[in-house]
Amino acid sequence: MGASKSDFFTEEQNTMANVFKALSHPARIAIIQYLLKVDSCICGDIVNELPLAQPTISQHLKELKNANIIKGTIEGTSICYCLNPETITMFEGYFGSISIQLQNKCC
Amino acid sequence: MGASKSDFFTEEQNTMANVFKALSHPARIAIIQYLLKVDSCICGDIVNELPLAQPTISQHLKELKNANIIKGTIEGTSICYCLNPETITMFEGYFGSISIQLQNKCC
DNA sequence: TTTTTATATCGTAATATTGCAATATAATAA
DNA sequence: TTATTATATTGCAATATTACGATATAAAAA
Repeated sequence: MGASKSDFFTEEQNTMANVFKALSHPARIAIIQYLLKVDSCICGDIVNELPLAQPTISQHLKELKNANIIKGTIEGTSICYCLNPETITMFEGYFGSISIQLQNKCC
Repeated sequence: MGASKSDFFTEEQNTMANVFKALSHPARIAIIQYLLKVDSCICGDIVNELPLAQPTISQHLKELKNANIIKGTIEGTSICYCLNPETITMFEGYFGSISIQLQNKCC
């Protein structure tokens, strides 16, 4: 067989796995870094910045958007993509909670 | 073509992508939850807890270990796996830093 | 309307991941 | 030594991801 048995896991487990999957590619990490670096954030800029073709970057942006990691608003001919602070806060909470739980453990 | 053009990205971008990849499967999220829930943390227990065969869980544990998300120490016949607090702290720092940088941005 | 500009979608080849049966390894028990 | 127990590795089929050329869409400019 192959591929993930998502049905056997909780919705929360699948959701978290999917959000992390959106972060599991260097191009998407690079996109996030670029969005942090610049103020205006347009897809075309990213095409010039990264060693990938336009359709590939469009696809990566779509995955980040589906995972709610970035938001895109149409600005005339182009689209302004930027990071979604809510999702970043969610990540902080996720690891913060694990950190607290770890304080009472063996390791 | 296909697969990731890792060579064109920085080492840090590839490293972060790889660590997130280790978290990008519901079984591995479930393993982390289970390690938080129990005090003793043995692979055999996880086999009984999750709907996956022993070799599959062993493989998932290996990926979490390679990504430094868990540590395993041999205890007699079994192995005691537990979360690596250093990596959890690293994640907190990663998202904390993004959060701070986002405060000065448009979104 | 036609052209230009910016981004998205389709189709598909290359590659990676997932899951498990079979088997291997390695420590302890009998 | 021969089980037994716990975990790891191998090999492979099923499925998913990645990358991009070709093409589509959609808004603004000419």
